Amino acid sequence: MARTGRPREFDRDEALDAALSLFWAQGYEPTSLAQLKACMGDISSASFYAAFGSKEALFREVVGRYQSTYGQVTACLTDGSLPPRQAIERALRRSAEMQTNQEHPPGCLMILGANNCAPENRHIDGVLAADRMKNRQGIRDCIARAVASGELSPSTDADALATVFHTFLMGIAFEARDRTEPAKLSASIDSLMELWDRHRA
Amino acid sequence: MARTGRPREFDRDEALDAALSLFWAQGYEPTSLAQLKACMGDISSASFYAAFGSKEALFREVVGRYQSTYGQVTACLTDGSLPPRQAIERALRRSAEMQTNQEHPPGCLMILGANNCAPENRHIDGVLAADRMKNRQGIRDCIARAVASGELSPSTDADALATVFHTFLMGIAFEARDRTEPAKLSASIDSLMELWDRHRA
DNA sequence: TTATATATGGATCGTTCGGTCCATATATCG
DNA sequence: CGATATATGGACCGAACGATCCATATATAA
Repeated sequence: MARTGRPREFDRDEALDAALSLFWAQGYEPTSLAQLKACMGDISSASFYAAFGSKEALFREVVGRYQSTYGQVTACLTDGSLPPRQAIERALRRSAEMQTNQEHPPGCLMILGANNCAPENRHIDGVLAADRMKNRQGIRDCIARAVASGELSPSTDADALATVFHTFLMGIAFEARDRTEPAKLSASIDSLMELWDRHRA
Repeated sequence: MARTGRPREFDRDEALDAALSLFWAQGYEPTSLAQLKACMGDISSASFYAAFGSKEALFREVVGRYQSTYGQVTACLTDGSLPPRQAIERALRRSAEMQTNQEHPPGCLMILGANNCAPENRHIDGVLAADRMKNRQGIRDCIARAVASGELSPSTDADALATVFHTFLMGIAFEARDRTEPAKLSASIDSLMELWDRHRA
């Protein structure tokens, strides 16, 4: 049984993707309803609110979409079947490649999306922060696994090493936005991964 | 010969510092004139514009003040009299300490200050980006010096290593904002600096 | 004292902000 | 055919935005 009522005249998914790009490029707060409605196919206020509820609700939906697509570049961190070193290296490489891909805005929505916020919008960063903490924990778990398995020396400061990788991962977002070439980032990941090898048992 | 006219009733320097804190905490765009005037001592619009010209002019002045104070933590990168390794380590340590200091907002104004911007304010990030590039170049020069002096192996990929340190330096800003403990950052710097030693000749 | 220069409080400007409302259009269901 | 449900264009809302203006206050200079 099909849905009753007048059908929507725009593609909701396409509109969501357009909003994703705009939020990605500008962040939450500076992105205005007028810009959103324009890039979503010149839809009216009524259509916008009927379909998405509010700017904040749209952003949350955008974040969910980002996480289930672009954000998957770090999913390897929680894939226990992957060797820990490979999981971390892959997360770094895929993040760098994804964030410098010219087909979408540079950088990472989870890191840059709600960075500058007035007090009343501070909570918007909450869902993004949760995502960042998941990555941090994923890196930590990888290192803990490697120490437990004997791959890394028992004297390894797992927390410190995890912070190195995670801080670097966050830095990638800004490098990407500052248009650092992908090749440079890739070479720097080569270099950083030597740190892992230095801690081998 | 003293200045003519009615004297200003607030301290311009104190007001500038207050504005610095607010911009640092919230970034350029989400910080409103109303907030600024309030934190600068409940000054009026007339007083604000007479003293500072515009929101953008104030921000530029704030950036200059930041650079000549807090921003000096990376000045060691361009101090040729410092051993290169020490210059980089010091820049990282001082940045981490400064950015996690509880006496002012967390993170780095140069990195986070104009991160989310609508198209018409995109240029605001220009002066900040120039500062970031100076740091990047400073790190590069340190490494080039170390290779030239024979401290680091001639086979060192200076560009890659410089990108590692710079990306990590940028990441510190996010870590600080996400309230990563200073001790963790410090330990991670210990760890990262081992990468330098690995490249010794 | 008078002229000049600057600062102040406070009203006000036009614009944009996120969001609501309503009459109308267009679909399905009975 | 209604009856019902949803979408649309577009007017409109109050609030906040950055910025300007003006009459008045208060300093120095002549």
